[in-house]
Amino acid sequence: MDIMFPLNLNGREEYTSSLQDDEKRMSLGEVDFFSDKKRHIAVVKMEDSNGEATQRELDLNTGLQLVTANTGSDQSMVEDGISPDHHVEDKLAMNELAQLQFELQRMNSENQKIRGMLTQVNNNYNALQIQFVALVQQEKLAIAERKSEEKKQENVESMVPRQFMDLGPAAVNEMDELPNSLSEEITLSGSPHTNMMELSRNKRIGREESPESDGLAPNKVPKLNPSKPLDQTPEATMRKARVSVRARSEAPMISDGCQWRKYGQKMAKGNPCPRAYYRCTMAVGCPVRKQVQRCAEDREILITSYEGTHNHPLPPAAMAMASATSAAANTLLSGSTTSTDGLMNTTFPARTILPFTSNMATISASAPFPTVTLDLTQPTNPLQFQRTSPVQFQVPLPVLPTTSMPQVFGSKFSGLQMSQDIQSALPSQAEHHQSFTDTLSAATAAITADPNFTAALAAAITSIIGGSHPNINDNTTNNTSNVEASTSNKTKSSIH
DNA sequence: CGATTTTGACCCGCGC
DNA sequence: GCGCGGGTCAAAATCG
Repeated sequence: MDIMFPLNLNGREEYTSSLQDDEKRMSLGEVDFFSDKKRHIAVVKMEDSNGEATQRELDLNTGLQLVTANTGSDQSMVEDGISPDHHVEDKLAMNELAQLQFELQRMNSENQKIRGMLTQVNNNYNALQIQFVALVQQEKLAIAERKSEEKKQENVESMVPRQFMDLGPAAVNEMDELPNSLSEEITLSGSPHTNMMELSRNKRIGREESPESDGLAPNKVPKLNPSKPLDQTPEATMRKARVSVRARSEAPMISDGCQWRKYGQKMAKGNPCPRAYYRCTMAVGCPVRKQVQRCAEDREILITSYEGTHNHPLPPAAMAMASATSAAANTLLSGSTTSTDGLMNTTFPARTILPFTSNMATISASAPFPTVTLDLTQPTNPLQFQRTSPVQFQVPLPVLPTTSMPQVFGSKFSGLQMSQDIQSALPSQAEHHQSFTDTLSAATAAITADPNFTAALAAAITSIIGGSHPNINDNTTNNTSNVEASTSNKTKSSIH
């Protein structure tokens, strides 16, 4: 499956082609504000409407032109009939005025068009950021895993027996989130430990799909459906993992290309900002949900948590985010089936930095779901923009298919955070004005500066760079409800 | 008028 | 058993 990267790098090309169109329209007296060269052409041709190559220097000061035209018009009123030459001048002035008004309208519409393009580029930029972080994170974890494997082989006798004997409560919780294959084994083996969240979901799903089930006895016992058909779907599996994206954004919601409908809002404990609940509305029955909440410590940081997998084709603009989050969730879930659970030392405190990953990953056993956190909030380190090679990155990037993402997590992580060097390579959303090529260059700089990055990542990046063109033609609307604004006045906390 | 948001109620798991 | 907190529902309100 080839998923093309939705990044609208050809936005520049689209614009170029539109410039070519504009050039054709220039003969009609149109103005292009965005190219000095063309602008000059526009100036000349704009004055050419009467077939006279007068070439007066207007310098595109629209306001000035309007004043000039109006002045001429006023003069004509005062000096009406004085000279036939004045009539000609008046006509010229009126003509000019009409032209300029038309110009103004055209420029307005063009402004809107460009604004739309800018938004699109922003969206794609965000999506690529996330995609890149996910990819880099996985690669770094692969390295960490390899290192730990080596260490494990050194201490294999002492490590292995501890892995499953020291399972504390946190680890037991982690076991709850085992993927189907493993949790099924547990169920079949008669373990009394049941996944309560799963039961809850089953009940909810049952209620959604068969309303008559509401009529069950009040003390209905959650049935342990042995077949668990719903939970065996990938969607059910994916819903156990969360991908959380931290981004600095003034906007109420980061743009991910999907359509969302808000279905709830609650005050969460320990955070004055409300948490909003959204579900994907791009297809009926899509299980994907997301939560949006501002960070309590820094209100500029928007935390978006995704849960589930889309059951419908995604527009290109949504593909990057979806595949990135899906890959991260996949990585998270599939990791537990690998043989590297030894990484999950059960004596982890609530938030421990893995020794082998330095500041790359943290583990939070307190999270109810295994959660991958992609942190895009760190400010850009300007030193990492020293080397720029924009041409290298002006080719579009293909989306790596989810299945091609390396499944390298060694254990179930709750709360991964990116290493500082990666974070610093990724500009915050507040820096959207930064050119996309600079961003990629910075990311490349970070890669080259980090000795831990392997040839695998380099190959991945290379393959990305060498991808084919995406076809951006979608303009999916994004939910723009303002969590903060809508709640600051109206929301009554549901907290009892 | 359909889609979306708001918001109080409800359900459920969990801890005490 | 009770209360708390997270998550969801669904009727009413609002929006485009």
